[in-house]
Amino acid sequence: MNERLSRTFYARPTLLVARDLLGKRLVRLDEGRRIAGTIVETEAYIGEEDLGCHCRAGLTRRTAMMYGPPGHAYVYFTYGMHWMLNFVTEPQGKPAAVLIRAIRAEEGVETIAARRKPQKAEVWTDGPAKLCQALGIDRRFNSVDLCQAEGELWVEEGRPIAEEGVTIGPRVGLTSVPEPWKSMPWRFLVKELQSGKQG
DNA sequence: AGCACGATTAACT
DNA sequence: GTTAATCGTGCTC
Repeated sequence: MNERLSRTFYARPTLLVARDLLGKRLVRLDEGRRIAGTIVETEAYIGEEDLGCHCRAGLTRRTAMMYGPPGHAYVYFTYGMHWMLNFVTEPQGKPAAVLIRAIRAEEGVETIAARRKPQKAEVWTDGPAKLCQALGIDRRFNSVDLCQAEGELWVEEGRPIAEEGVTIGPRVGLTSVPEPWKSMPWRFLVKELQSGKQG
C-alpha cells in the first residue's frame, strides 16, 4: 500500500502522468515524521517547443534536471521568494515535468499549520509555492530521486479519480507566453476543489 | 556587467 | 482588481 510509485510511472507521456497523479499521495518525511496529502492539481510542461516550459531555453544549468531520468524532483525558485515542485517525466533525454500545484493536507497537519500561519487552513496547500512552504521543500530537494528507498520525498498510491471528477483547462500564470502554448489544456484538477476557488 | 522578467502570494484599495 | 516583495536565470551589450 504505502509503496513509492516506481520509475515506470513517471517514464510515460507527461499528460498521462499529470492526469494520473491526481488522487495520489505526496509524502515528505521531515525529521522522521510524515507530512502528506492528496494531489489535487497538476500541470504538464513538455519539451523545448513548449514556450511555457523552462526547457524553451534548451539545456542549461537550471533545466538540466528535466533532461535527466524520470522520477526525480525538479525544484526551482521564482519571483525572488517562491519554490516550485515538479516531477521529471518521459524517458531520459526528453525534457518534461509535471508541476504539483495543490494538495489536500492529511498528515502532519500540525507542522503545516506552524509553517503556514497566520493563514487559514483552507489556503495552506492550495498553491504551488504554498505547498512547498508547508512541506519544507526548497533547493535541497532539486534532483532528489522519488523512487529511492531512503529519500525524504515520494508519491504513493491513493484514491483513483474517475474521469468525470477531473477538470482540464489551460495552465495558470503563463501571462506572456504566446499561443498556442498559453491555452494548451495541460492543467488537471479534482473537481470538488473548484466550488470554493476560481477554476 | 547589466537588465527584464517570472509555472506566485498576500496585502491592500 | 491592483500591487509590492525579491533574486536567480537567461539574454544582450
